[in-house]
Amino acid sequence: MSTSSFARLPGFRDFPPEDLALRSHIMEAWRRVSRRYGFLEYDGPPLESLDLYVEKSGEEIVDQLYAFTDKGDREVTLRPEMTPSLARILGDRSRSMSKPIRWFSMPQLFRYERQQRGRLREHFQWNVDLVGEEGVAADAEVLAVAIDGLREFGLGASDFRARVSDRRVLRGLLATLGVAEDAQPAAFAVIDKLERMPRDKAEEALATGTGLDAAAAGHVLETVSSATLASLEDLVGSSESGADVQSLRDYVDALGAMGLGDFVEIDLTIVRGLAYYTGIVFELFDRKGELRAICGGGRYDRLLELVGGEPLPAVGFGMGDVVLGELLAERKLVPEFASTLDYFIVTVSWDLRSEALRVAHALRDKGHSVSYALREQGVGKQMKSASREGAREVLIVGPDELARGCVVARDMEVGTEREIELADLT
RNA sequence: GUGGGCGUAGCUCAGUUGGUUAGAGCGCCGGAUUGUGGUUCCGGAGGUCGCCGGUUCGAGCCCGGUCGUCCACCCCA
Repeated sequence: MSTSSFARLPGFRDFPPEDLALRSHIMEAWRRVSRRYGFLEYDGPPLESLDLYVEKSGEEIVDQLYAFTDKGDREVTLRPEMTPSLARILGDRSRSMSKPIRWFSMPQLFRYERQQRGRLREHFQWNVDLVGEEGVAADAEVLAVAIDGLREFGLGASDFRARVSDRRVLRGLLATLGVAEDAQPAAFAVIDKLERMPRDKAEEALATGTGLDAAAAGHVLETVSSATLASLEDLVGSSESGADVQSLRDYVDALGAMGLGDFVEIDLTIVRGLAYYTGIVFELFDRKGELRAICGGGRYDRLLELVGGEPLPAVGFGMGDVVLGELLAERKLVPEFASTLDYFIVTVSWDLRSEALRVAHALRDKGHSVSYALREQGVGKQMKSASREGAREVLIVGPDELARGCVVARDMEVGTEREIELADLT
């Protein structure tokens, strides 16, 4: 409820300190993990030319752009995703950079759509991209970053899992099962919805979309949804998709070698909406399946070229702060918010204020956090403020101690007091 | 964009079949306490009951619209 006529726009968030604390907690963890893997941070403008997304991102995104015409008659949009900006930025400079390029960013992204749980009009998204390496070692490296990004918060294999697919393998499998080339987009659409649709409805949709009979459609769905590395090797291992299955095997093995095997599952029903993915794709989900995807990514070997840059293979992912925040809250992994202060200076009488200010500023110069009352107040009231502001220690400046060149230092947690020489503080 | 639930203090909520001046807890401010916080006690501020209109002698309560929020669909950054 908002009685103010200056209410927040729907789908946008304010970040008072207690909420900003969670956002910072998340972003600091992301940054630590990125750096642990040798990634460098970059950013771009929040407002981009509309052209950057049309035809490159897929219709779903373009339909929901936060777009408008600016005062210079330019068609612009708040950025809905970071990857096209990354492609443009690299387009200008990748030729002179050594490969592979390891870059990450934490942009605020925008989409114009009705808000719901885990889905606002704005969010912060951790983007990690590895550009210039086409082998699956790069894919494995990127998924490892995503997994470690969640492990950094204390989440484990019982909390989330990575579901991994490969569009080339899926295409090969569908071809083997008799789905015609031109019917594959329809088949992808049905497979994407498999989880949210009763099996008989899906069969029907697949049959009408591909021209297969009901039995064949049922067989396709069963084979796709139960696919494992072993079953894929049996079915398409000797076809032209055999190399792709072998890559997928190498990918899973690499993650296993890193000790992350428990997090990874082959699941060909993961399709992902974005049009530019070309190979292995993955999504991270909470194990209970209560929340939306926490993270999604994959390989996009064509995009840089499409945006007019050097043709470079690339793989990356995006992880949003909203769903992650919900998962952390549910697992009680959100650190409690508390303001803290090294010192609070209490003055027994207002005429000692200059001395208090001198002490306070000397401590601040040394890098300590210090606060004090800004107007004349009784000692009891000042103590109350000190407590509320989270002071670890209160320094009491009083005439008796001052005469001896001392102040009283009270430990606010334990309640013990001792005298400190003024000379030791300043 | 479609359909549905819910909007009472900063927060969580109560509010009788429609009836006088709308309440509680927590939080906030002040006091008990002019050299000592957390506990306790006392007091205070804070509401056009989301907004607009309708029905009625009378609306927080009923009706319509609208905005916000949540859920489902759509779809997923």
